[in-house]
Amino acid sequence: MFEDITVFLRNNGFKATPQRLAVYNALASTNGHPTADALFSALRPRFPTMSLATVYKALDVLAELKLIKVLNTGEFSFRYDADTSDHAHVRCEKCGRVSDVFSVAAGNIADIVKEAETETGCEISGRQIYFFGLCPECARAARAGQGN
Amino acid sequence: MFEDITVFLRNNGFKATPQRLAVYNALASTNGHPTADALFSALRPRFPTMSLATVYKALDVLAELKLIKVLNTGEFSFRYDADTSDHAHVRCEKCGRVSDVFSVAAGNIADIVKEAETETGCEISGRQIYFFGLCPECARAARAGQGN
DNA sequence: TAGCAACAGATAATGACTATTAATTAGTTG
DNA sequence: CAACTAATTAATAGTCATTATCTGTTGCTA
Repeated sequence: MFEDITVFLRNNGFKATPQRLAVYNALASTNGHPTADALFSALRPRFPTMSLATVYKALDVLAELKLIKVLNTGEFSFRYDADTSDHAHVRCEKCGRVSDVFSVAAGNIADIVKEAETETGCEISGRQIYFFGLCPECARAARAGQGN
Repeated sequence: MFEDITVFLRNNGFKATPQRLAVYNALASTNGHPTADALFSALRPRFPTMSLATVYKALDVLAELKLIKVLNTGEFSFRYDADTSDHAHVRCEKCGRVSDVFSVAAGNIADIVKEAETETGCEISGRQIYFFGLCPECARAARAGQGN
């Protein structure tokens, strides 16, 4: 987590604009995994003049500097995550919520990656691991609904 | 692999149209992982009247019947795979090729899934595992180009 | 084989994202 | 701290993948 994104942006040749800081802060202050449009909607009250294109461009810059991560959980749109630590994600197929899975990280999948490299001959440098299912709430609701 | 998709479609209340069979056969006879548009282009010579929308609709039906799998490798478009066996994928970040990784399947990731369920409280029913890197050819080219 | 629901084909629409352009502004310099 | 300049914003039009609509056609059941 970078305390001073302002300095970090400048050191990398980018201007520290209020819009970029706002996008980063909005993303960093949620434990959800919003889409660009969700961020845009969330920021609109405080930044009524901001354009959706600006949100996309800010996210591009932040992703390029590896301040955020881009998620592609199989929906039509991308999601973003300000937590760049090594972790996986679960998406609830009922309510659509995306949660973090910190127990799945480099440590316990190193041998799997190694096997994949051996099999394919590829040089693997990245990975994305997504799980799908029901979040605790939706799972409970499903059980109750089924009359169990 | 189903020998007779025709019967399978009918048994599930779908009509076995030439277009659907053509889409399935085109997908089953390639070891690549084409997009809808790539399939459309491949089919066009033999089915000049077929529409892109038909390809999408055929893929929808096939996916619903679990005759094919939908891949989302982080590109803007989806890819499709007629091999519904349990496996992962690698995408080469240079040439874009998507290859199978059969060594990563249910067997050797069961404990990881279990950990994820314990941590999140979710009921996990599916997963998608993608690797990114360089395929053997592009890796070799990269090494050569670097003057190594 | 008649008949109808399902389907294909054509095309318009949608939604996520990107390019363009003119006006604005961040951040350096005097 | 005012002026300058290149980067950035806002607005908008455009692109691309995918989906909806609508009409004529066809698979397949009775």
